[in-house]
Amino acid sequence: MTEPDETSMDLEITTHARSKPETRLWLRMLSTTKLISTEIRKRLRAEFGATLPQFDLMAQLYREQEGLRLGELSRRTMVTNGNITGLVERLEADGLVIRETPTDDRRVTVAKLTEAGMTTFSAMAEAHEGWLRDLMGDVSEDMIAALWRDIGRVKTSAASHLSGPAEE
Amino acid sequence: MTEPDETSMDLEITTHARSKPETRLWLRMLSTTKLISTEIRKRLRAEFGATLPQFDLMAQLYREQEGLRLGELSRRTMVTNGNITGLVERLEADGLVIRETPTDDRRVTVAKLTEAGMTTFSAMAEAHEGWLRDLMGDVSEDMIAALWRDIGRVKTSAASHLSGPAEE
DNA sequence: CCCAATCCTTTGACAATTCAAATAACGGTT
DNA sequence: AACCGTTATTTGAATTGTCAAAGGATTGGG
Repeated sequence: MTEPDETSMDLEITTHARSKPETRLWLRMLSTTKLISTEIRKRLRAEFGATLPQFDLMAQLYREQEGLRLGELSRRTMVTNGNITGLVERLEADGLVIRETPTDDRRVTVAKLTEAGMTTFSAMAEAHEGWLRDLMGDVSEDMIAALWRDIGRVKTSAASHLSGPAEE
Repeated sequence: MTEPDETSMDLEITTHARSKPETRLWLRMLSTTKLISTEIRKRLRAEFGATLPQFDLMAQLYREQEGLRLGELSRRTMVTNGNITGLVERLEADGLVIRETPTDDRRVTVAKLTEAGMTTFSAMAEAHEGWLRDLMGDVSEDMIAALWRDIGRVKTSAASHLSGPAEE
């Protein structure tokens, strides 16, 4: 066997319901996002030969066609700095991204999509959108809207209770 | 800087609202779970020197004190087979888990928690539950229950639209 | 003008991840 | 008992991930 059997995974405590509601919700969020991202990763790979982090990174660059500094990319993708370096290197090797250093601040590296990168990304983005509609096909529009709203609350709550610094 | 700035990440398309509702929801789910799991990983590391996958794996073993076969662990944790091997190896090196091969089927490896593993895990689990209550502190109980229910719908929908085999 | 903070990126060590291919053991059929 | 298909785990190559430390470049204060 080459991968976990998605239908019977049990991150969630199905047999014992003894966890607290927050924990129960968390386990369900985790298993759901894992399920969906595994599927999307699989399709991205099969149809475009791309990885999910590459797709995420390109999505950010597509929205800022003049390019982004690597640190900015790191922030937006929630990927650590060190990781961005290699990610961009590989995309550059594939001809989808170029790196350049502006003359006025030579500490900086700006990454931007090439023409090929833009073309490739827009095809991927369209497919991606369709996959999600497919995967969420049995969920009503109302429920999707409600989830979007309520998950926003969770995110806000979590963001304001982080241990690290970075709040003001 | 050593990590992304959690408060200003932008996996979500905050500026353009042009994405379809399913995509919008997906991006929000992703950024929220990433935000929370980064925080939990950080705390696990700081307070227990453990990683998140290790915690997940131990959680499964804690629920089945007689131990689990590696393939079963793979299914439950949604971690690929190849990955389980190394994960268990490292936990065994730390004395938290032992591996044994039953005599009646020597293809099989069963992993189970050691005494130390059980003690360690229960401390981690308790802390983990508290962290989640903390992080979700601003979300009402009703909303948590509703989210749990509705995310269940999303999960069921996604599970029944997977491309791979594994359905019947 | 220089020195010391500060900012941005890269590097290095290691863990987690996937996938595919290899290895090993079982089980039934002949 | 030798073979075959199946099942269980490991291995190997490549990517992604974190973290900490190091590197280079800029800026501001003395």
